Amino acid sequence: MARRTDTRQRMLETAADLFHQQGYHATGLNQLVSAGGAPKGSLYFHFPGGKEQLAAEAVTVAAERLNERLKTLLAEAPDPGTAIERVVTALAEGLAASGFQRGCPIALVAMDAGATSEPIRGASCGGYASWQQTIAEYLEDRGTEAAQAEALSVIALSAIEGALLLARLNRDLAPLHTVGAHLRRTFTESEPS
Amino acid sequence: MARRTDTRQRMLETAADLFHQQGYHATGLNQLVSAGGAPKGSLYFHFPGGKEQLAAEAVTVAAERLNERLKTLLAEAPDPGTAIERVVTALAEGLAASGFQRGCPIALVAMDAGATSEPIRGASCGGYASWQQTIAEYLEDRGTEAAQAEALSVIALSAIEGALLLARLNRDLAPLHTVGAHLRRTFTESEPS
Amino acid sequence: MARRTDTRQRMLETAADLFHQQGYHATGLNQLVSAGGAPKGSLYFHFPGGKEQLAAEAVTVAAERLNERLKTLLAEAPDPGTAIERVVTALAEGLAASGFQRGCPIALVAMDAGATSEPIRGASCGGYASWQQTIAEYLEDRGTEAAQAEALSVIALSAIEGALLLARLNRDLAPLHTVGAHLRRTFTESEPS
Amino acid sequence: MARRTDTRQRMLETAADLFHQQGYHATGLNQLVSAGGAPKGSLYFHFPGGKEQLAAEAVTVAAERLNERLKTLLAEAPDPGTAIERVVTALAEGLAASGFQRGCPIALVAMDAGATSEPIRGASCGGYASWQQTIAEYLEDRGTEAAQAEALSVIALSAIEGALLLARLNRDLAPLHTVGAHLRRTFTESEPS
DNA sequence: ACTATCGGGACCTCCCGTTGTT
DNA sequence: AACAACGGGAGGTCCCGATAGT
Repeated sequence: MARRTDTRQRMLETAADLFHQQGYHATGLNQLVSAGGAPKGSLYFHFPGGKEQLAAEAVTVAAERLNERLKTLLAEAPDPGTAIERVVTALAEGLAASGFQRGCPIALVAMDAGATSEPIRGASCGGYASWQQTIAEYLEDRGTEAAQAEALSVIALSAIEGALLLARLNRDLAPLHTVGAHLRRTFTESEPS
Repeated sequence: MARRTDTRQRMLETAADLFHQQGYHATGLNQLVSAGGAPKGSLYFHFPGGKEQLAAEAVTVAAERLNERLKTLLAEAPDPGTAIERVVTALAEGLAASGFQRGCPIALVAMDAGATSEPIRGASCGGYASWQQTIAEYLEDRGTEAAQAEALSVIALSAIEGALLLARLNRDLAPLHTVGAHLRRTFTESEPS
Repeated sequence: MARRTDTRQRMLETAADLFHQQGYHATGLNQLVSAGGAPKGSLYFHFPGGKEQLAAEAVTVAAERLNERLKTLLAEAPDPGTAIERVVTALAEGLAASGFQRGCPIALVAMDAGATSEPIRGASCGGYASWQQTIAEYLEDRGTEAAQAEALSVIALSAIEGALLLARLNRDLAPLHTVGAHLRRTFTESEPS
Repeated sequence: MARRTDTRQRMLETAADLFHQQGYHATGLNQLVSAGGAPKGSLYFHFPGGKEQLAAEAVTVAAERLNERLKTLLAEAPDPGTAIERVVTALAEGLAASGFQRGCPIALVAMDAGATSEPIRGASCGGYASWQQTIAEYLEDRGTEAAQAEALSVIALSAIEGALLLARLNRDLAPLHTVGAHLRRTFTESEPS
């Protein structure tokens, strides 16, 4: 019975990776099953909802993983400005390391399937919300007022997502660096004295 | 034969609209020709490069259109802070008016085909670059230093793109408003005295 | 699951037959699946290489079948002259029986796809080589010197292929009869005493 | 009015060349018009019967050209054995010179369209008949009995066509050489004393 | 719990022929 | 005579989902 979890998990990993790079419609089921080494028939055993369910769960998994990393990164930083900049730097490194293939782990799927599929839209919204909340809670824990923390986290998330998009497309980290510096400044200035 | 321009143009319009909403891979050629009332056989006459060329040109067209709107919006505003906020507001209105279908006119295509197709990547990069330059030039004309103008335009573009993504996905304009207010503040503060 | 072999085999039979009559480019995949009552979706399961692979394998199958017939025909004949003439006669009968549709089972495919597709060229070359070798070995077994046997087999193969082409086109068996008589004489004369 | 003939002629040349190499179904109309530099619309002015008529006429043209060459080659040879071998050699040189692309100028079209299209079948039959008659008449002129001349010419034509097919496919002139030597012997032996 | 096979539809491409204009 | 533009259909490919058999 342990294998069930294994196969399912492996499929999810593969799916998360491929959707991350190619998006929903550009990723074929055959590619998913061949890349994952898993048999095709098994897919519909573990994911009766088919590709859609697989994508939704993959988004959730990917989002949770990044959320963990976010929490660690924030917790280890000496101050909010440094914290947010380190997050941006880490994402920039990941992007460059993948040859500018892997930007935001869920943005691609969210954009090209989120408008069509409710499960995927739900999972994507949930992912973004979790990241935003992580940042907001970090700021609140450091004394920032709730409304301010919420606004700042939305700004940070938006700017990072946009910069990731631009950097991936241009194959140039510059937008991330610019945005990273800006967010550091913004977070530092709004820190409670 | 004046019709050449007509048909080509009509196809481009339809393509720009559908790619805008659905992205590259989710949009079928059959949908394009039926939606546009265009002759299918002519598609490869006008666009020998097929779907790829059509998408690349549609991206260019859509980018130019938004660029014009951007210029007008900026020129008519009393100050940079108001200018950038009006841009965000206009985009928010467009998004809401389309039932949260139409976000950034090129982001979807850029994301799911930009990594695969060089022509599309080129067109998308060009589009983003033109918008950024429009904003940067606007700031420079108002006395902002070149380096600062460039940085601010990149920040604005990133934040807007990200907020558009989040707003479309969440079906909620809040991120755009938050980002709009933030950009107004940022642009106002960095204005030369 | 015994059906795998069945369906694959059935597809191959149908393909061999249609390619035999119409050649490669004139035979559509739709025709293949409808003529064979085969499931279209399965085609790319059994032949991932598509039409090209299907044609190459069909050529191999058809060549092997004729090779068996060749061997039988040769073995049952009293002398080489009679043997080769019986081969020609058998082919002539097959041609006439099909209403002058089915000439050489692989010539058509070999000619119109062999120059373009390596797999098909390979299969066709292999087929012809097997037939030639069958004749050469038959002659060697009857005491003909190796070099002579090789030359005679090439001559026979060439003349038969050419006569088949002419007979099919003219819808007249005369060329085959003329060539059959000629080959009988040639084979008889070169027999070792 | 002179241009009419020019354009028509040019189209025919191009068509003859492409059909020679690729056959009927593998040659597209677009390829024909682009290779010939002629406008597509004009094709249907000069050849109202479309691709079929074009192919039929191209076959006729190509057949006539080879027939002329055949006559010259035969006339210039000292004896029938040498004559027929020179024909084979000339064809072998042409095949090798084209990188094993161009075998018999009409065989490909004859095989893959001759069974379907009456005009093409007619033109092909006519071409083959003219070549055969040229050889037969040559032999008769040298004193060979009519029936014998006819048989020999059919044998020669068949063997050459078959050898051309094999040589083109194998990318090896050996079959042509073997057949050439055989035909020399056959023609020499049957010469009237 | 897993696999091989099926099934039909939609993908993008490009086909061949025709039309109306110059 | 030439030619741009049209038009619908079929080309081969591959998609996603389902099923029958372990």
